[in-house]
Amino acid sequence: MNSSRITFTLNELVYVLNSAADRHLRANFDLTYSQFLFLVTLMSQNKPTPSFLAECLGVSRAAVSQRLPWFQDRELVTVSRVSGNEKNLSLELTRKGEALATQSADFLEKEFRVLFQNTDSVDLDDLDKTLRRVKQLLFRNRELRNAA
Amino acid sequence: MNSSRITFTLNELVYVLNSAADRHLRANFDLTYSQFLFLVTLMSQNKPTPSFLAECLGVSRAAVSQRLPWFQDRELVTVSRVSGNEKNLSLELTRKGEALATQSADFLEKEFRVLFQNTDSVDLDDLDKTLRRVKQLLFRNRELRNAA
DNA sequence: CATAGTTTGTCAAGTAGTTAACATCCATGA
DNA sequence: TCATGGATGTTAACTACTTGACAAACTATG
Repeated sequence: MNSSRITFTLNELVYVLNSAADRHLRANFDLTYSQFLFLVTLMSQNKPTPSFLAECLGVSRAAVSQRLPWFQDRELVTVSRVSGNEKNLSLELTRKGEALATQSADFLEKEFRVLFQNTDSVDLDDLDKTLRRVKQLLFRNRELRNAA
Repeated sequence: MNSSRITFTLNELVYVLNSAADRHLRANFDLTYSQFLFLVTLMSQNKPTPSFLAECLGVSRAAVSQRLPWFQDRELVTVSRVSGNEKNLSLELTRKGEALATQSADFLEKEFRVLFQNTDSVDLDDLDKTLRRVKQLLFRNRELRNAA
């Protein structure tokens, strides 16, 4: 078969899903999808440095540095120095930020459950497993390991 | 299961694949992945208007309009008016543009075949079919139909 | 201890997209 | 026929990223 066809299919599917997530988040939480990812990723870590968060998000340190003021202005994230360490910053969700991250994640989860409820003919657990398998297999490849 | 997990898996897989494609294209053809998509999409249509090409690429008309000079400067694409139609422009690959699109697509196809050659334990045809099925099913949903 | 190297965070400049506004061209129907 | 409405292509201003350069702060080694 045409082996690049599957990459197009994947891209299309991801586009549809991310667009849906973005619309839900904008409509209900005044949040873009990428702002949502920022908050959720930050929540999943324990007071990360900007540098580490950048790595988790797959963007540059500069990108995180530039976006921080937006979250600080809205009192969603606090930036602090750890005493005895003049070099690294420490990022943390505020109570408000944590509430927003949790609520929006729960909401999205519920929406996707509805979205997927009619896909009876497809075993989604199975599909997830297969996709992870493919990712793992591709990852064995030295070229790809360097990318991520 | 956590139904949003699959969306993360999909995003990660797409990121890995697109990064690999981008690196191959830059290294071998001085082309970014999105420039490649521009050329390949243009090639797959018969002298489309910028507006139609934008729709195919899933970007705005403004984006296509802004990028056209880059391709014209490199003599990869010609922009012309159809006589008797003062409104629409007509886009076409030059001979050089067509050669580049064809060669880079063939190259990428070959590389992905190598990449996928060790995924014996996964039936990629089957996976592609399943992904298309999921996309179809989600598409039934009125909300998503409006997005794409 | 000094110093050479590494990591971090930020800034500046560049790229690729967006939306909104606009002029222009074409089609359509009163 | 002509006025109006819709689609097209361009521009301007904005957003979110990139890379490269940099200073400051740590780390490790002679």
